[in-house]
Amino acid sequence: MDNQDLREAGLKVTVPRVKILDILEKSQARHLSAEDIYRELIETGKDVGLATVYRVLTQFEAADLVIRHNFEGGHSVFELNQGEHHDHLVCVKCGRVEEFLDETIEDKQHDIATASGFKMTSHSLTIYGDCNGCQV
Amino acid sequence: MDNQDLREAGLKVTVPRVKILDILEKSQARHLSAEDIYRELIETGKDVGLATVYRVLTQFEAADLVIRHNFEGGHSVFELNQGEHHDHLVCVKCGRVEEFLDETIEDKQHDIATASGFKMTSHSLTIYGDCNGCQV
DNA sequence: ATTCCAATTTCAGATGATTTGCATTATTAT
DNA sequence: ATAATAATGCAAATCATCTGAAATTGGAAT
Repeated sequence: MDNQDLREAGLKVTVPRVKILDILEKSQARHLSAEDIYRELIETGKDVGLATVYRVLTQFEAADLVIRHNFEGGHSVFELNQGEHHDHLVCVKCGRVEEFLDETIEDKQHDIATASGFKMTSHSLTIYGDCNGCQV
Repeated sequence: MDNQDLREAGLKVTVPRVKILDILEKSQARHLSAEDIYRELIETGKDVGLATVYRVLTQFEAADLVIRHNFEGGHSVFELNQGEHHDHLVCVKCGRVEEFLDETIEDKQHDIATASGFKMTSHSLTIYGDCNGCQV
């Protein structure tokens, strides 16, 4: 994920865009909100506006560089699009996010869409629960 | 779904609550946003505030009378809880919503949660695509 | 039927997340 | 280097949703 990817997406190589890509890449939490990214930018001394973060993320989403998820609780989170699709397990207590992929489910979904006359374009499967560390 | 259901949920039987239940029941679109319901109330001459609609829906959700869904696009939709759980197919063109249930997927989800140490509390599976009438 | 009190509604104003308008600044093809 | 154009920053606007507080209502007891 580098400047070339930006050019190929038809986006100019600018400081905010490069820095945001970098944050998405380096962060150990793969799923970040716009606010998370904004905070990170400020902390590293980059003077980037929150509006720009949103604009850039929306462009990145349109360019398929990142994927936006709407988990429960009102705000979106973004993750780098690294090709391999996966679904999510979200802890309702601490917000921790884990990923998983199940071929059986993936296949079934296509079957279901087809059976209902839908041409499936995407899907979102999120399992909510209490994670390991949050169970009483 | 009637006044008795409200009483059993520990909620007083009031005009707004009865009317909102009624709208959820009668509407042919089973999935309505708070705004949809508010508009319907106004049209039928009921003078109910939007804040009340939100409060009532939140109480209904807590009482398991309705289920809240967070589809893509920022706002929530509500549907009457009629017992049988199901997932959704949403047309990205016209917004049409269909329901489905697949036992294989349901079972798999529990397995996945357990395997990751999660105690699953809920899940949301939505398939997005172009429905029958919206395909070119 | 009347009264009383807690539950409920209302309205307005507060939120939080996200978006927009516009003047300013940076990027890139020339 | 320069010009043309796209991108940014800031502030102000939106959108969905929630809250506070005063006024109203429902329903149990009279």
